[in-house]
Amino acid sequence: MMTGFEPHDHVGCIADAMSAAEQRCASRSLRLTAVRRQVLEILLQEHVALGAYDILEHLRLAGFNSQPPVAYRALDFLVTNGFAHKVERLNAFIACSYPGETHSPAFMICRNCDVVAETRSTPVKGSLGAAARSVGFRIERTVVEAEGLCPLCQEEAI
Amino acid sequence: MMTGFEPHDHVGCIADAMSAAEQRCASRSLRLTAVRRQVLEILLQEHVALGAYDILEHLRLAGFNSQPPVAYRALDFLVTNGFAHKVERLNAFIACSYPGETHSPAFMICRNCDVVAETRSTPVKGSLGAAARSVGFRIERTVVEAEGLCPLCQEEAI
DNA sequence: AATGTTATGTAATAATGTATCAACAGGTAA
DNA sequence: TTACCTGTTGATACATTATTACATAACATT
Repeated sequence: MMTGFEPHDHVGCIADAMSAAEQRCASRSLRLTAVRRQVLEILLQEHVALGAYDILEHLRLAGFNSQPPVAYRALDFLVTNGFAHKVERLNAFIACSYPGETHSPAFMICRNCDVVAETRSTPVKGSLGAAARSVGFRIERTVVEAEGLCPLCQEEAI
Repeated sequence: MMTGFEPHDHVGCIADAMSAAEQRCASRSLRLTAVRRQVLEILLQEHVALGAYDILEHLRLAGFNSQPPVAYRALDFLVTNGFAHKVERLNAFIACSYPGETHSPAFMICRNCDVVAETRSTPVKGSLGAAARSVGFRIERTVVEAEGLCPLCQEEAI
């Protein structure tokens, strides 16, 4: 199991993330309900980008007999409150690797094995930000995603 | 009618783009068939991001009785050969504003009026490129999209 | 308890995207 | 010319992703 392209202590990472989420919800009086908690756990468990219907399957395995809107609403809650992101390129969702820190996420997506690694980006500082300023566009949110080959798949490709 | 957020000579811009496309296809022995030409014209005409099914409607108005795969194939051809881009955030397509110049496109998307402006970006030079190098990820393609308010919609919002 | 607000359950359907295969047109080589 | 190869199109069906609509339930405040 990996975060990004590096192995790590996954069980601990889930536990940490869940308790951090609980605290953050408590302090902001957000309701981390059963479905939302379960979806976040699923995302943390899998640690890859999951489609809404993947989530639904996992929810059913966990005893929830849920229809599509349930997954989309839970995902919307998690995304809105910074616990997860949507990877637009994949129409899929992934747990945030930097929860609690306000940031513009950027993703590296391996086209071969579908692993997704998150990093923080500063798109407003670069050429995009300059272009936006020059035409008077006010940036509210950015999607930055790189598609390519992860280190492991580069080796295989040789 | 606008390119990006600026008004311009639209009829001339379409004519130029079409003849440029014809030349480019000829010189690379790509076949700019009837459907492909029509789709490119539609994208240039509208000059906003169009979904595949919007394209299909336009195709039908133009006398093509086309099914979804026709639109997707034509769009795929145009994207692959640099005549159009996919805007991932919108699951939609737009004519390229810099055809002929190899580039990483970036888009500014107004969340109010849906206008899309293209600019060139250099994502590999910024924080994303640095992150990729540090973990050994090989970037092949980037998606850079900013969502926000265009100049006109900012005024309206006052 | 009454009320307003937020969250969930459920069915149906819309919107987006693919797989498959037969038919056809254009080149190319025997 | 004929035969063949390749790429493109036409058409049907299907798969995936996302939303609408409406009813119900849970929670918070008074």
